[in-house]
Amino acid sequence: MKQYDHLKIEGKWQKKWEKEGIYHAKEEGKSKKNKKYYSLVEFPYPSGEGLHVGHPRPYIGMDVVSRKKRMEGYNVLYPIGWDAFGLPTENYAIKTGQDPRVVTKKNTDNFRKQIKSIGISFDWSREINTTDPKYYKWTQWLFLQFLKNDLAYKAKMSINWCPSCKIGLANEEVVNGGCERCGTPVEKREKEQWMLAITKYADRLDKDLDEVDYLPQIKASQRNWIGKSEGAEIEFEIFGHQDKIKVFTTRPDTIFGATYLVLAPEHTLLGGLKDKIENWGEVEQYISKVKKKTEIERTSLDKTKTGIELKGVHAINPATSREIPVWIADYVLATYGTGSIMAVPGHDERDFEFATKYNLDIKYVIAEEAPEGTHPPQAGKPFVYRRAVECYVRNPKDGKFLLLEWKKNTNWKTPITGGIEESEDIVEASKREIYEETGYKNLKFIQHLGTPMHAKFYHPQKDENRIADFYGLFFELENEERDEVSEGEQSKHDVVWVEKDKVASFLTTSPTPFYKIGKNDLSYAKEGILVNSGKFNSLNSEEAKKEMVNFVGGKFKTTFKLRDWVFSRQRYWGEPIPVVHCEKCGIVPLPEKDLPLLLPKVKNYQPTESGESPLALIEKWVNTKCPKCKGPGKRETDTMPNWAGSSWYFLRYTDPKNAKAFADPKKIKYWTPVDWYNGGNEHTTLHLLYSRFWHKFLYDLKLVPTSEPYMKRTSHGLILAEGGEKMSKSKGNVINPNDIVGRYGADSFRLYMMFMGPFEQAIAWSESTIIGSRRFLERVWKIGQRDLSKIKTDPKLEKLLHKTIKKVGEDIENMRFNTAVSAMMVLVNEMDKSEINKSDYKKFLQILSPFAPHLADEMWNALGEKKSINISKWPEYDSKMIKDEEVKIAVQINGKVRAEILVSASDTEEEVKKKALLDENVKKYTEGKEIKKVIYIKGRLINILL
RNA sequence: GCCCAGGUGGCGGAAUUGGUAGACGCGAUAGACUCAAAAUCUAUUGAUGGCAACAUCAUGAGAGUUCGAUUCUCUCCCUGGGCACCA
Repeated sequence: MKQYDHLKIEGKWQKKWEKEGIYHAKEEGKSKKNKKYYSLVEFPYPSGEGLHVGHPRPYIGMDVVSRKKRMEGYNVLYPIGWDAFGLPTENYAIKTGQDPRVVTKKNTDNFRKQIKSIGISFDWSREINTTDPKYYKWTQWLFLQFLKNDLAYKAKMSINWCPSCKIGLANEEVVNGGCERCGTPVEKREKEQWMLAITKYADRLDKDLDEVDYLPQIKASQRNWIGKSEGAEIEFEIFGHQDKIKVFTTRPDTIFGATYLVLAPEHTLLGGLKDKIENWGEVEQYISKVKKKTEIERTSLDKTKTGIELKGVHAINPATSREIPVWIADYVLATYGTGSIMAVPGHDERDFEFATKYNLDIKYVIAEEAPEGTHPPQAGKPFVYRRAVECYVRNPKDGKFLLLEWKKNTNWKTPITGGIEESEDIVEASKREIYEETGYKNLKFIQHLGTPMHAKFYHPQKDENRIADFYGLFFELENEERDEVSEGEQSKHDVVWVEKDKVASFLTTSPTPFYKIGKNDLSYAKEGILVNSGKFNSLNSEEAKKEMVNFVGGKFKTTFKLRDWVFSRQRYWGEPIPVVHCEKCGIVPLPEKDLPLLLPKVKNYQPTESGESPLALIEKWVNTKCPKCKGPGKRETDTMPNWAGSSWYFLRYTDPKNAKAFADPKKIKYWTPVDWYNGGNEHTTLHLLYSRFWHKFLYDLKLVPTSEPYMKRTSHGLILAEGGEKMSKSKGNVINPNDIVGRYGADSFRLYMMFMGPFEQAIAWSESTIIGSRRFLERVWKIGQRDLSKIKTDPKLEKLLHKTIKKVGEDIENMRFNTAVSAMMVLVNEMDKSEINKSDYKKFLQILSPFAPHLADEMWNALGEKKSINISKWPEYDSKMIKDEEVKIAVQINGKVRAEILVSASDTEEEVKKKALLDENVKKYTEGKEIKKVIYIKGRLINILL
């Protein structure tokens, strides 16, 4: 073949690979010698639209990894299947009246054909489908294990109801108060729902993240979703009543500032307090108003807090022993913590907003410790005056207080005049403090800065400079001349910081308030030093938290944002929940021998108006016998969410045809945990969390050998349309990979997908750029047509080859596919110009083969190899070849590159120095000047300072 | 508002224990080949000044540390993603 013709090559090899089954993972017994490697990609939802160019990105990425691992002698499992239950198929069925089974079959056939044309080395012999009864039998079986272990329960829940999709949604599926799919505002409905108690695993799901190798942002989003927060529960007595109000807080250190309590409108205590509440009528009205609010109203951006005081009810702050009012308000959630809070408006933004609106007490109990980085107030707006502590600076030479350098905002030039006048007693009090501290009498008040001061301090112990923005009171010594510091200039004086313990004593003994509040002012929510808190004054927040909880008799407690998982869907196209409701026996699980409980055929897939699944309409199916007492029973008509099948699918791949168990324990033990799992960013919270939860549960039942399912998790970026928008059918900008494969070839497509940019990053598709990958492959082809038998490889090229082998290998492991491709391009450009022999060329083909397997196998074959390149041994590089004997180094004069010289790698610093100084260009600069210092970085550069 | 990621030529992007910024690819310009076009090959391609050698400037903005900063520190701006009354 003279010309590179992808159409002739690619189909041929794909057929051959499939026929020989070279990508089939070996049975565990037959490959004991080889280490296993389990690489996994998220199995796709086979939509009717077919594949778009975004789908194959992760498949190709992990394909490159899997192919390399195979060549390195690993027994590789790289499987694929279909996550085929779900709404789009069901909606399509409703619209067209077609059986979802038929639609699914058609879609998966199409997907399979499309994926195969890209030459991914999936083990197709292990293909699974979540809608296959042989598969969902085990999804149902797993559900029954949850039920047996009391982790599945039915509860009356206020659920999120989408009136348009007519489906209950999990909290996770509500986006900004609307339905994740259609955006319709979600309503609340009371409904019996199946729940899975994922919260029982919350702590372990958080903690065990330490054990796994996930990308940092993936760990962060898992932790964020679990929402672990450590704090305390504290009880507040109600004056003249036996009940107590228990609150959860993460800031027990602020309790002296708790000026009122708030209960959620749904709080259970309200009934018991009814007699004491003087304005019960109003309160009742308020509660019913809140209940009517839709989710979207409650979470909308311009939410204003509303509430009502429980007149006649007073709680007692256990720290101050003072009576404080009790309110109910919609900004407190019944479902988090204890459903009630202590409000500290001085140090919590939400409480502050509420207190301001209803004119409640605001008390400040935390002083800001370090005003570094404080934002400047905006011109014309009221602001907080904070007494800064760094302003007391002292010249260590003579012990005098001075302000030595300053900046206004970021320009080094504020005149110190023109500050805001401070009231006289504050100034006097501060003067007195400094006097007591230092014995220094003749202080003159300069100003209290309204704009922040940007000053530079030197810390003699730490020997470092530090820049700080701050507000503060400033003094200088009378009759002392101040340095005039112009822009950019450094002061002559040294400055020390005030030690921390002195700061604290100053703060606590000062007779003046620490904050002056303008009318639209702020709360301070960060940690700091306690003030106005009795004997706890001058402690820092961290210490105070511990002591305060003991002081008020509270209990340390950890809470989570995570809620139990709503596991019911009132839909048709999902796994039926295998239980029977019996009037005598209650909820009875179906015996194992009756699994799978088949999804019956129906005429109409439309959910019912009452919100029941369409299954509820099939009386013949619903009415059954109770498996326990054989009396009449009714089947559960809810189905499972589509997260169910995907929570354990990777286990089924290890033994996909097993009819006796979800998988043979021996096979699970051999293959799991998954070594590397790559998927989309959109699944790094929910799917990942759910499947980790299932796995931990199975681990506790001793059904799987590890507590974590995936050792390593990465994610790939989205492929966007050419304009940078998301690809979608409605915008008509979807690109079908098969068009590209037809025109440029699967290998060019694969190479381009890997080359176009960093794998984790979203990137816009660009058709014009793919030509570069095609040209590269044509060049590879052309070089292969030379007579390679006689020629010796140029030494320079040989070195480059070994460097490239090293780099490509490392880049693949680190998912830097783009730079791996670029390194191979550099190599081929060099090959074009020089001579290469057959064996070196074959090595290059081998490192190219994970990226362009068809072309590599074709040329490998043409060079006389009988077996596929994909099962050949990954080439090793010669570490001797990688070291350069001669290196080019840069010569810098005063930090600027002025020349380049060639030196031998063995040259000493002295020799290099000599060579550098002899260089003509260098001479030009050094002539007649004194050399102060020479800095030499081996193999990189030499810097000559004049 | 909070958390995470990012900001480098006309474009996608390289460059991390701080050490020659712009690898590789696309596009563009000129030339070779051709009756012509495509393809291919060769050269140039960050900006400004200069006939040139070369010089100066340049990695979102400003500052700091350093002989030397895309890389480290601080402040600010912008973009993308996630969370959002979670006490």
